[in-house]
Formats: sequence, structure tokens, C-alpha cells
Amino acid sequence: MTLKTIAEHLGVSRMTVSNAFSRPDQLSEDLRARILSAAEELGYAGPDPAARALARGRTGVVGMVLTNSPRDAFTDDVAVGFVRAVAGSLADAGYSLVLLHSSGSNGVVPARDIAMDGAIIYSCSPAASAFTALRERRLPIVNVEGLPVPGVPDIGIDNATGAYQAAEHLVKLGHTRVAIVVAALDADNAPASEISLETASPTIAGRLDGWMRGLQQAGVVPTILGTPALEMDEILRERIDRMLDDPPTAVLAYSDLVALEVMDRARDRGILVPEQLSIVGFDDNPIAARVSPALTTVRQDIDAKGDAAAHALLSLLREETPVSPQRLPTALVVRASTAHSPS
Amino acid sequence: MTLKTIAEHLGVSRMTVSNAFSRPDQLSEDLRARILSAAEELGYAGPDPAARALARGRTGVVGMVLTNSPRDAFTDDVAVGFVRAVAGSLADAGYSLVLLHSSGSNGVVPARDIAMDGAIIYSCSPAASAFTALRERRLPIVNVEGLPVPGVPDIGIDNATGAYQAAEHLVKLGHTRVAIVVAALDADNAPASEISLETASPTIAGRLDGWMRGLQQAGVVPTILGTPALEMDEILRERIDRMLDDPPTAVLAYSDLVALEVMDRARDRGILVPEQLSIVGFDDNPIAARVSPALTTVRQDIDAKGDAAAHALLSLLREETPVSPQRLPTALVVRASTAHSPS
DNA sequence: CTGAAAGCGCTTACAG
DNA sequence: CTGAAAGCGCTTACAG
Repeated sequence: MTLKTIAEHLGVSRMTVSNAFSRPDQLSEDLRARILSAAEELGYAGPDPAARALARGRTGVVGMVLTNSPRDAFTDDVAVGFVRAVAGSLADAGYSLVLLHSSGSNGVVPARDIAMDGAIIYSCSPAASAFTALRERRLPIVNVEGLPVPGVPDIGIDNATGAYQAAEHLVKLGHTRVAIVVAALDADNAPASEISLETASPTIAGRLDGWMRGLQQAGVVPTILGTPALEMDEILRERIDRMLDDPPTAVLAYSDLVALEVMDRARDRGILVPEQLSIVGFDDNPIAARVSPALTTVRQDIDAKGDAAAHALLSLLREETPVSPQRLPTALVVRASTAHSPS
Repeated sequence: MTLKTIAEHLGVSRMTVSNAFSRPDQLSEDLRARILSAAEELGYAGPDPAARALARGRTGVVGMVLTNSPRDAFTDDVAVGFVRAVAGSLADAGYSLVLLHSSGSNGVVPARDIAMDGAIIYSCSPAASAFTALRERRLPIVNVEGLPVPGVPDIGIDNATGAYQAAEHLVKLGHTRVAIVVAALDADNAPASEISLETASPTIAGRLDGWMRGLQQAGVVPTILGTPALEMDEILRERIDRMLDDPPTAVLAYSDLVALEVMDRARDRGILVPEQLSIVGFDDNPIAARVSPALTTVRQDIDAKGDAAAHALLSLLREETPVSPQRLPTALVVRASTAHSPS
């Protein structure tokens, strides 16, 4: 059942049937109606998308590669919000989003093997195999929250400003003993001076930069703890526990999820938040406003980030003028998890 | 830059180059290595996926159509969890998931126009345009939490059993004045006897059936309120407010999100939960355990549902024996939002 | 182990 | 307004 079936059935050329579906202005209304109803009658659902994609050189699909597999990323509300915003913006332009998992055990490498018109890369190392595969294919790509790569448009948030505001907030509340809790950086309750930022991701580096500058105003030198892993893990939990053995009066966390972990562990030990321990998160995860005490955090506009990424890619697909890198704003949101230093 | 480029460069046939990439056993290791390195050198990223899809009749992509647009569905943790599980299971089998939005303003209908090997339809009416488009294409499809459609495998949860347990729980706590809050059903604080279930979705009908049977044991006749909309909306909020003017002692909600809405509104009016009002949700949304008081709810195993849907589709794709419909288990999880009836 | 032939189902200029 | 020609880039049997 192809274009040909319909064409022969009606005694017209395949071309005319193709036009009936794809270029209605190329034939008379009358003929088109006849073709469409014949197609309906014969049970022809329309031109085969795979064949059309090959002939047109265009699939209508955009790829999304997420830090880890979709399985992991979808446990993080921030990543989910991003995917949601991207999918929405793309849908408005007629594109569908395909989730690209990293290469599986069966030899399939989606970034290399899936037909698509372009891709958005979220929080990935430029060395990731999906990233390099996409570049080899010379597909239009947009890099979100990643290390800058020459020739690849870059979208991200202004990590430093929000972090600065968070640190400043603590300083104003009189805190002098502050711990910073991060991931993707190996640090075991070490003084800030001992930490090398060279290997840190731009996200972590940006936030650390803001936090440190904010604290420096008051001469505060924080302690830093982190894990080499990208997310909360046992190493970080243990280091947080160690920190709470002799707790600071305030904690700056690199995400709301980490902040909540600190909050839970403090509560388990009877440390009062915010009376004895102030906690500031990052992201303004939807859950931040619902927990008790509600979490003071740094808001980033996930919808705006998703829209920006989608539009950057769309303009690449339309071969418009190259998009300039964007740094979306962040801002402190003060809630109930921070208070004056007890000391 | 195609297979041909490499073939001519090396003086072999295109076929042999194709085999080097796709059927390594069809040529000598030595020749294959030469071909691969020539490809690398010339900057050939491998066979074009769109052309390959046409020739093979297989794309490696599976579609997912969600109740509303991805934009809406991704605000619901239950839907997100489902997508996550499906994407994970599919990835293990080498398939990628493409999110199919409903037809946009630009004439693109993803369910009709995107190349894919099959699709999973989540919580959709069989009359939805995406559903009919997929059927017209005769693609393998799996229907999740939808109305049964002849010839389409069906996956869903056992709504009635969990709902029955929830109602029984309230009965044991001595509640006799109970309200049921649903969506996708128009009911304005009406006695259960006046509600027609004919138009209800199988999900709502299943839960109502369980709730009613559970309450009937004790001769309790609930009041029902709902909105025609699929989700929480102003109509339902207003009806909840009206219910709280003369509150029952317990509420059975069709989702945790609705339960939390009831909880928030009760709190605003100074109605104590659970002392004056017991609330039971449905789903065991991740947020249910985090709110205060933690929500008593009916757990469904979203991961299992996603896996079941993915495997049902995979067996269809492999043309294995048709899958039998599945009803996954549900169970009551008692937390802190339910207590003995005050009266 | 290698390659010539046929085909996957469509669309894009272009000529009439 | 309609159609014959060429082509999109690959793979699947099959013959040597």
C-alpha cells in the first residue's frame, strides 16, 4: 500500500498523489478530493514518513541527550522541567523530541543511529560519546549547561550571580561558619583554599565562584564537601554526616535535593533548621516550597532555559544567523530555612 | 559524503562498505579495518539513519503519546515516572522514545508523520486523533490506562482493589460521612446514587467501584464531587470549597495531587488533618511521603507499569505471541493523613 | 569473501 | 494543472 497503489487505482501518476498529500496547491481541489477519498477507502494512511524523511532530507525529529540515561535524568525535577519546556517549544514549531539514551549493550548508539534533524545536549561532557557522535554527523546541536565547545551554541544560567546572592544573604544574617556541599567535585570537608577548580564543571565552578565571592566580603572561608559522583551518593552522605558532627551554622548546597538531604540528616540529629543551622539550596525545585521549613534557594527559570535551547536549535535548523550564547538570570528566593546565626 | 564516497575512494563496492558498518561478519577483518579508517579519515559518520530506516523498514524509534501534550503530562510525577520507566526498558532493547505531541497549528501530526516502529498510548481516548492516526498506519501499539480497544494490548493497574482497601480503611476508622473527589466526571456534591458511571473512564470507574464497595460494607453512602476536566481546575476547586463548608470526616481523592489540594484548602480554613478530616489519595506520588502530614494513599507501581508497557510493545515488534492484558497490583499505604472519625 | 542488481517509498525540480 | 525522470542513501537476497 503505497502512493503507487493509489495512483494506479485512479489512473494518475504517483506524483499527483504525492502532491495531493504534500502540496495541495499543485492540483485541482476536485482531483485532490478524489485522491484523498480513494486513499481513505483503500486504507492508505499517507506518505510513509521514513521514505519522506529520506527524500526530503528532514525528519521532523529533534534529539535530546541527557546527562545520564533518561532513566536517571527523569528522577530530577529540574531536568524534567527542562525536557518539558523544550518539548513544548519544539512542538509549537512542529518538531517532536526523541530521548537519546547512551549506547546500550546491544550496539545501538542512538546519537549515531537515530534519524533526526538536530539535537539538544543537556549537561554533558563534550567527551561523552553521544556528544562526539552528534558532532561527527555534523548535525545542528545546542549545548545546555555544558563546557563551552567552539562552534556550538551555548545556553546556561548565570550560576555565579545567584550563588553570590545566596552567600551574601548568609553573611548578612551573621554567619561565619559556613559549609558548601557540592557534587561532581571530590572534597572531604576541606578548606576552600585546598580545592582545585580546574576539573570542576562550569556549573559547579560558576556557583563556587559566586559563593566564595559572597562570603569573602565578610572574610568567611567556607569548608567544602563534595563527591566525585554527579549526584547524591553514599560518599557525600557520609561526608555530610561528618560535617554535622561539628556543624557549621549555615550550609550552601549545590541543589535543592542535596539541601533537603542535609535538612533530613540535621533533623535526625536534633539540629534545628533554621534556628541552629541555616540551609540554602539551588534550583527552586518544585519541592523546595512544599517542604517544612520551606527552603531558601536560588531560582532558575527552567521554562526559559528550555525555550531558549529550543529556539536556539530552531534557528540553527532554519539556518538563520548563529545564536549568541545565553546566560539566563538567577535570583535568591528567601523562605524559612535560613535565619540569623545562633552564635 | 555517502557510502559511495568511501567505496570509490577505496575501489570497493558500496555494498562492501555497507557490510563493514552493518554486517562485520561479511568481510575480512583486514578489509573492514581499512574501510573504517578511511571513513574516519574522510569524516564519514556511518550509514545515514534515514536511508537505513527506509531500506530496513525499521527505525529504532518508538512513539509515546501522552494524555495531553508532553508539556502538560510532564507536570505530573506519575506520568513522568511512567515515561521514565518506559524509556529505560526500551533503551535496554535498543529503542529510543519519541514524544508525540498532538497536532500543532502547523499541520504536523506526529502520530501520522513521524517515522517509528510502534507506539505506546498513555491514558488517551480511543477517539483521540493520535490514536486513530496510529491505527490507520497499522503500527504495533499498546494502550495504557485507556478504554479497551479490540485488537490492542492493554496495560493498566487494578484500580478497584486499591480503592476498596482505601475505603475499607476509612470504614474501620469509623467514618460515616465520606466525600469522593474525582476528575473526568461531572458531579457537584451529589449523592453517589445520582452519578452515572457510563461516561466515566475505566480508571475512574474502577476506582469508584472499589470505593463504593468498600463503603457499602458499612452502609456508608458517599457524596461525590468532580469536574469534567481531566485535571484539577477551577470548577473542582470551587466544589471542594463548597464541600468544606460542611465538611465530611473523610475524603477519598482520585489522585495525590487532588488530595493535597483538599489538604491545603482544609488547612486554610483551620480544619485539622487528620484530627477533623482524614484524607486518602491515590498513586503514591513521590510527594505524598514528603508532605506534612504524610499522605495515606494507594500505591501503584509505576516502574512495573512502564516495564510492562515496554515489554508488551517489544513482543509485538518481535512478532511474538500476542500479549495478554495486564492488571498490575495496587495497595494501600497508611501514613499520617488518616485517623479515627471525630464523631 | 566480494559485488552487480533490484528495491525501500517518497519528493524535487522541470518540462509540457 | 499534470506527469516522466532522476535521485534521496542505504540494505537485502543472490550469484560468483
